[in-house]
Amino acid sequence: MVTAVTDAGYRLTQPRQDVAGLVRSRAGHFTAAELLADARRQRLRLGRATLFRALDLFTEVGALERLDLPSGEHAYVACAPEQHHHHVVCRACGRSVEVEDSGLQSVVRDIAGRTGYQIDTHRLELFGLCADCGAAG
Amino acid sequence: MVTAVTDAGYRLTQPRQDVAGLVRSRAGHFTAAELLADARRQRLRLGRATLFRALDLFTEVGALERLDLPSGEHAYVACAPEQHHHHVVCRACGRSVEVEDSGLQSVVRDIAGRTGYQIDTHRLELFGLCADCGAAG
DNA sequence: TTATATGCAAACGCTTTGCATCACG
DNA sequence: CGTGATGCAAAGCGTTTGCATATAA
Repeated sequence: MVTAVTDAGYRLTQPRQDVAGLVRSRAGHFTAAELLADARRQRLRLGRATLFRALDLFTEVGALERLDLPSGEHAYVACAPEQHHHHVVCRACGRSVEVEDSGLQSVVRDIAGRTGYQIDTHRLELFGLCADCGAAG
Repeated sequence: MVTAVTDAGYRLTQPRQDVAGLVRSRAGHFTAAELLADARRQRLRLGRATLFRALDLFTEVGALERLDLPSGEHAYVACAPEQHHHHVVCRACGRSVEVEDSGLQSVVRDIAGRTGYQIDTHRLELFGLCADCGAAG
C-alpha cells in the first residue's frame, strides 16, 4: 500500500501512513466515515479532507477499490493492485475476497455479440455470506 | 410503468404520471437532477421531494433500476419488471439494453464454490459503446 | 529549498424530512 | 370523505474546495 504510493511518485506523508494503518486494521470493506471514526478513536491528527484525499489517492494507485453496496453506500476495500478482478463481499461481517474473471470474459463477449455493444468496462459485485457467517447464522 | 404503480396498490397521481412521462421521453439512463431539469423546462409543477419519492417508488415496483455509473453518479434506467437482468450502458449516448444472465449463473456458482461464500445477490454492469456510437466514433 | 500535502472551515450537491395542504379513490 | 401524496423550505449527509501553514524529498 505504501509502496504503491511512492512508486507512483507521491510523497509518503504521515497522514497517508496513518490512513494505510487504519485500512490494514479493518477486516472487510469500510466507508470513509468509519475510517474517520477509527482515526478519532485513536486520536490521530487527521482531517476529513486529508482522509478523502488519501482514499482517492490509494484508489488511483490501485491499492483500494471503491464499491457500491446494494444499499447505495460507497465503501472501499483494500486490494492487490495486480490485474482486473472482482470482489465477493459478506453482507454480515463485510469481509471480502478477490476473484478473477474465470469464465466471465466469455459471458461478456457473448453479451457484446448479442447486443452489438463494444464493451470496454464491466463491474461485477457479489454479495452473500462468507463461510463463517453462513455457519454461524 | 403506471400499471406497475396501481398494481402495487399505490395511487396514480398527477405528479407520478408526469415523472413517468419524463422517463419515457428519455432514451438512456438519467439522473434525478436531469429529470428535474426536464420538468422545469416543461414547466411542470413538480417538487424536488416528489420527484425523488416517485423515483424511489418506481424503483420499488421494478419499473426503474438504479445504476451506479463508473463515475460514481447515481443514475436510473427504465426496465421491464420481469425477472433478474443486467444492463449494458453506452458511455456515449447513455442508451442501455437489458440482457439476461446467460452463463453468468454458472460463473457465480463457480465463484461460490471456490470462495466458500453463499452468494445471494450479484450486480453486473457493463459499459461501452453501442453500435451507433461505435460506428460514429 | 521548494513543490506538495495538510488542516480547518466553509461551501457544495444531492437527497431526505417536517408539516400544513391537497386530491385520488 | 379519509388517507395517502404533495410542495415547500429547511435540515441532513457525504464530499470537495480555498487558503494559509507545515513538511517530505
